[in-house]
Amino acid sequence: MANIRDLAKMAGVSVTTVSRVLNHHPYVSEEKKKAVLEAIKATNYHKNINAVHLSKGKTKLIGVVLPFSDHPYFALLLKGIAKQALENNYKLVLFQTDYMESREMEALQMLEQKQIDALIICSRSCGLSIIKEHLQFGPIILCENMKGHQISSTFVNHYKIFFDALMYLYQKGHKTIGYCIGRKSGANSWNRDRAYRDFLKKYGLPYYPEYVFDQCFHFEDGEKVIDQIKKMDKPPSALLVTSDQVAAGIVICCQKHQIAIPGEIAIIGFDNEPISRMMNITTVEIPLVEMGENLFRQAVSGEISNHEISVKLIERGTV
Amino acid sequence: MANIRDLAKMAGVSVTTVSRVLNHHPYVSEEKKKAVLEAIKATNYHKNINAVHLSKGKTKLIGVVLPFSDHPYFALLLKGIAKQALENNYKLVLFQTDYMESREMEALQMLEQKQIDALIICSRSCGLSIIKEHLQFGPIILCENMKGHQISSTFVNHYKIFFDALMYLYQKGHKTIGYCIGRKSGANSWNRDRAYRDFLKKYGLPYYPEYVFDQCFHFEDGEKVIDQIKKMDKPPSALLVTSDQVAAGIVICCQKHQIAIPGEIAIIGFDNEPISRMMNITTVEIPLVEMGENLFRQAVSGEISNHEISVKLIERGTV
DNA sequence: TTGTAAGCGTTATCAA
DNA sequence: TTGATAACGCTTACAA
Repeated sequence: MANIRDLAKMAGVSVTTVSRVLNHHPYVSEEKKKAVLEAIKATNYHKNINAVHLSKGKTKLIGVVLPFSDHPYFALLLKGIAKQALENNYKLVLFQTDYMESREMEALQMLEQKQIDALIICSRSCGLSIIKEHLQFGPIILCENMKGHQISSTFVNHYKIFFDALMYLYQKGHKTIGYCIGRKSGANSWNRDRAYRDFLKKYGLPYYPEYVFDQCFHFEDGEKVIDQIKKMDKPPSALLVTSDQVAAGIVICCQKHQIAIPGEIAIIGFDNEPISRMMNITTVEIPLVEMGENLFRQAVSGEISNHEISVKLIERGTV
Repeated sequence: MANIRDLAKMAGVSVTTVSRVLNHHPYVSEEKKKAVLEAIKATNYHKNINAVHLSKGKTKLIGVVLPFSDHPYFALLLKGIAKQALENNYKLVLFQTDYMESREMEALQMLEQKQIDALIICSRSCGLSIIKEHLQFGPIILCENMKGHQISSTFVNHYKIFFDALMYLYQKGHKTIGYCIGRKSGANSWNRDRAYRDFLKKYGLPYYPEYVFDQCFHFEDGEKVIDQIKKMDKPPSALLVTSDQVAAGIVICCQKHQIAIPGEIAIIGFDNEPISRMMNITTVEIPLVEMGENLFRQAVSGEISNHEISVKLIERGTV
């Protein structure tokens, strides 16, 4: 396989000139340029990008950490990131963690080893101190409010969203409200639970642990939720569901079991995915693609910034 | 940032010895090893993996081309690939093409430039000749039958699956059968259409172009299908739907419009995703995760092989 | 406008 | 067991 030196020899020029042609630098005579181009054709030459990386100390590769890609929330975030990556001529390295810290560490390690220029962590499992230790190796962007931490982030105010949604339900007359969430730990989940408890406190309502359903990620998880609710003596009259997928699953399940929506139970989904429009589910719109695009921009900018994204309640038929 | 030479100096050994320690080679005295390890600690040393790549000519990176990651079919394929990648200490570089050939070319270019060791193409847009031209740069694995082409592949027999499913419907008394598909072009789509036409011919049934619904990718696309069917004078009595997502969307839509399933229209989905079990949809199970795992194995093996995966019809309530 | 030569940080070969 | 030293293939001062 030919390299830049072979080309130089063939074209009767120096390697520098070849490099200039390769990188579209000015100050190359048409004549020599032509000779180089011909040599490239003749040898079927292809740059060894690893040599470029080594020489430049950059890879044009951005790492993306997410628990799973087969969930619309993360898939849409990824879509936004990928869109910007394409426009800016970057490639993405994917780390599917299944929330395993060890896999997150692998991504951080790639940053250490300079295989990626920056790292976007869509959902964090490891401690903040570990993140901070790795900032010396390159930008790390998170999806939670990092103001005052010297870490970049794009985020929505989960506390406020949750609180507002609960208030909305309360105003509609709901006093026994539960919620469904993916994992219980994690910064965003913690904020939502805080909002939930503050809301209950504000109106002197009791906290029932069984009103909080975790491990709700996919459509089919809606089934578990309804199964549990059916067993309850005093089921909640409304549910905040942090994923439209799960909300849709719940709606389907309620149809199956003849549970009236919103009559017997009201539902608010999250994200405003197409499925929620189709099934007429009231939802909180989160512009995930836009968030993803912003995450990418922060990853390449190098400067630390914190960007809050605003959301919108979309009133449909399930409340 | 310290490099291997600095370590050598600090530890009072040669760079070779440092390299040996770094790579767990034998033939290093405990004493020197300790000295090197101490230098590593002291300097917070981290390997520059790009130098390794350049030196070795390999990156332990596998490229994965897919049209979109926010579709269960590809997400599950990706899951299988990612699983094996993790076990074998490879990382994945993702190429979301949206079926754009230009983006597929970028992936092939990365193979040329040695940034990835192999490429898995889950759904191909470019011509076969382009693939063949790039085989010289590394293994390329496809998801369609490539027997006799000197290209590795893992695939299911879409022709047979389609034909068998049509036969099954026919035996249940259906004579006017349509089908829903993602894109009309593409090798697998072509095989399915061939099966469809052969089936019609076998029983002397007419081909109605309006019975073929394309651009059916997501849940919400089921709506379009039903909208069109409702307008038909002579709607099909059964539908083969190449994605459980779309099948589920169709089922939901039929409920909304009071269309009886399977009474007025029978449905067979594809993939056996959780949603199909939950909604009791008859479906063709395709072991996508297993397929993904096999794709990865072929990518790293270097040998050319063609692996057909078998499928199973799961009878539920929509036929 | 062109070229020389010094990096970039490893690994691999070979001799000691 | 150890160490010089030559790759690996490109970019980039610097000099001309």
